[in-house]
Amino acid sequence: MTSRPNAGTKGVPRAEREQEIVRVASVAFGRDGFAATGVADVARSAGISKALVYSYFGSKEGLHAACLAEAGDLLAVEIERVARDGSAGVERGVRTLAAMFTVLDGRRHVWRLLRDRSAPQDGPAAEVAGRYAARIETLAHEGVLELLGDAGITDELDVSAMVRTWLGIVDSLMDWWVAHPDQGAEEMTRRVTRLIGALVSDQARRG
Amino acid sequence: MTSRPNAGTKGVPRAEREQEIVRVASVAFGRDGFAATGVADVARSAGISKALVYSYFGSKEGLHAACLAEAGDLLAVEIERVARDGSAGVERGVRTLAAMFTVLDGRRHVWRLLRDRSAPQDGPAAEVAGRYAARIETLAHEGVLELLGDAGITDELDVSAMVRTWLGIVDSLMDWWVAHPDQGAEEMTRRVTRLIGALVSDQARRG
DNA sequence: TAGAAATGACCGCCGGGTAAGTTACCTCGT
DNA sequence: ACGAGGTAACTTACCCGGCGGTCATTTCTA
Repeated sequence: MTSRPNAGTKGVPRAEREQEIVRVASVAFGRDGFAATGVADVARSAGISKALVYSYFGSKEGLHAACLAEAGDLLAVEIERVARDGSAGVERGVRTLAAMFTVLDGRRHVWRLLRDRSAPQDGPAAEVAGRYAARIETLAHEGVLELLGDAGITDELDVSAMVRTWLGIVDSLMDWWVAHPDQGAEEMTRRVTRLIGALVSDQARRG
Repeated sequence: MTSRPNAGTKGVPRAEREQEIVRVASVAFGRDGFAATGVADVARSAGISKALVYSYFGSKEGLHAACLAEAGDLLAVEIERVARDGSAGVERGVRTLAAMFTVLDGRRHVWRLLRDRSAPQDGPAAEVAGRYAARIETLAHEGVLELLGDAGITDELDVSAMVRTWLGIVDSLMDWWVAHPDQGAEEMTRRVTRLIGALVSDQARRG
């Protein structure tokens, strides 16, 4: 190492440290929400000083934005992949969930980041969050549109309510998954399939 | 009026004022969450001073508990009524939603109170919240148990995940409803029925 | 030793909570 | 009938702790 720009570190390169901070912060933001998460706590959990966090990310919102960007990329890329595989209706929903379970295994809290109600509604971080949330919501919208269209429903309020409900279902399953760390990704997918089957059979029986 | 105990008021009896404060606070807590809601804001919205709120409710948590008690009663009573009417499975779910739409029309934010993630997890208010949440969750559990049991599923993790999902669905629909004030209660019930029908027909078509 | 990296100590603000003061109403003695 | 005094309701002005954010100083590497 002759002329590295990040001289002065205690052996840990800056990029790694940033990653570590983002990892720790994502857990905290995801678990407690933006408002209830303190920068000092994040710093302590990451084993560094609060001032260093500010030196890296500029502000709490900056840190939040970094977490969102990582989370958003992770999810959007994966969901877009599923969107391209030609499945539709409920099947597409299950596949999307399966993909999410797989990609989020080991970082289950991440989903919550993009749907945090305590996060500020404006500012640069909100813009980042909004971009990713919109991207994901667009895909949900697309899937719901197809599902409902095939059932003869085109009312856009119906579509909008169903999109919201779908996102809520994903929320719930993620929450449950976070609360049950021993459950693996494939296990979750099978569970979801099973539960949907029960719903349908109930309707078929009692219709 | 000869010997009223609440002498000295400016014409408005205390009970009414408390009700008004709880009403205003419920809106704020429901919309912004416990953490993001300031007592001063609530007081201003209610047209009184912050100190009076403390004189009535003792603390922010006390105020919160009062809101929770009202909301919890309202909902638990109604959901228990539906639980006794003999319906089961998806049908029971829809009837529960219909009852909720009806009873919450005009106070739609109330549902969120009992499921506020930013509320403190311990303390007296949390106990009140926990009691009502447990009561409602018990009913959800009961309904899900029946639904899944009829479909041959008895695994308690499946049940637990389904309960969570059901509550999440209710959450989402309430959120959507709050965002669409022009939609009436019966309209919502029809919408939900329609959407479930679409789900089932999709499964029937694609299997 | 130069200079970047990292920190501990600090500031200002905001929000929960309190105490002292003010207003309104009731009571009772004259 | 009426006003002085007492009491409860209510408000204003303040305290205090915690958190976002900053900076002078120290520590470490090249």
